[in-house]
Amino acid sequence: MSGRKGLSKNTVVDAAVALVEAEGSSALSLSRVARELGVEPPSLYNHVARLDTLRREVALRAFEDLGSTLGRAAMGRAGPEALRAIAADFRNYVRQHPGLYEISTVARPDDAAFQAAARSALEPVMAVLRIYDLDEDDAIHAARALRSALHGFVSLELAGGFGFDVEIDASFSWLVDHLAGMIEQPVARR
Amino acid sequence: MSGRKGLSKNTVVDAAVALVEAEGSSALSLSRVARELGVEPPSLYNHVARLDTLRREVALRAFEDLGSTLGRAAMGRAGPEALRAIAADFRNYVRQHPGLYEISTVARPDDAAFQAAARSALEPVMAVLRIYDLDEDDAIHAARALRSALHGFVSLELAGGFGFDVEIDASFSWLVDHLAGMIEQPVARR
DNA sequence: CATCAGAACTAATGGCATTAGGTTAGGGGA
DNA sequence: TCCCCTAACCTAATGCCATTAGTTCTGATG
Repeated sequence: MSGRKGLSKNTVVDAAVALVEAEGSSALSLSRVARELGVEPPSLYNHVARLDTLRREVALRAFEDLGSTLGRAAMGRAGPEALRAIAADFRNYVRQHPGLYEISTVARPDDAAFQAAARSALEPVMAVLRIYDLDEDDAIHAARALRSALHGFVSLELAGGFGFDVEIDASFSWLVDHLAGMIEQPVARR
Repeated sequence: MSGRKGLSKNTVVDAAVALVEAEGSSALSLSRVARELGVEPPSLYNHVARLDTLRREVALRAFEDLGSTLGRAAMGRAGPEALRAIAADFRNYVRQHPGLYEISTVARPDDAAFQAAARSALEPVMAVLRIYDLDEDDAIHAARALRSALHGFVSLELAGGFGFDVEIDASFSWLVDHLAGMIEQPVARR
């Protein structure tokens, strides 16, 4: 009655990614993925350990995806121009893949590999900073500030936290321009 | 066999808040709250419409709580000093109530009352900005930038996104100081 | 004291994750 | 070519959860 379906970890993750893209991160369940693949839910355990590891796999895909997007944006640019290009592409990515971004932001405190993947997705952002020739501490602080501001902005936007005003594009430009200025300011006043 | 337990919407929300504080936002379930209150799960439907509305109530509590915390921090201060105090208390609040903060950040796109509550919690932050006497557009942009940076920072910190370095306090100070500088810079270079 | 709203109950449904254990297909070795 | 054994799939079962329907009983109100 069954017949091999030829699934693999990759096929399963593919289906999960597609589901998240189409219906958001909360739609991801083993039952749902199984249904999509024409298989009974327990069969998936041959390919993923449990639901949470599938979520993790999906998040890792998101990091890869985001990382290569940002890498492309950085190519051939430097300084504030590169920063603006990367920031814009980051925001666009999140708006085009809200489910993937959301699932990649769930807290995974002691998962070092996951953290590393997250960091590597943002490597292009960090690369831009290196050009500014900051001292080591400032570089770390600036990197965190940049990540914070960009992540915070897109998260709030995604959550509808800015209301439905039209000005949001302008606010983002303002933010990015001021971030660029901020980085060049080695010492804060006071 | 039963006896009135004298529950009310408030008691239920109280129990939910306590649960979230103790075990995080993912521990919140009607079953769990019912158990805590010595009641069967369906009884809760006399006081809350469904699980999601309970989550919403808990989030609203978090906003009130955060708002009054920030209000206290702002009292008697102005300018960069007020900003630093508010930012510090904001971060402390989130670190002391991670579950509450987390549950208050789930997206509720078309819930206007919820958005309003969120905004009003951040009213003290906005008040600080008014002192800087920015023109209207700049004020909006600066407010959003401030919210983004602070929210982004604490979210990433909560998610373990900064690794376990000790430097995080310094990074936060750096961020806040530079934000203060950024606000005073009415026009971005370039 | 009688009534009635509503607070709590039990019973039931259906979705979900997950485990245990059985069956069979199909690739690798003889 | 045939066999065999691994692993991919299955069914059955457990236990958690949210939610609805319908029932009971209590305590405040007249």
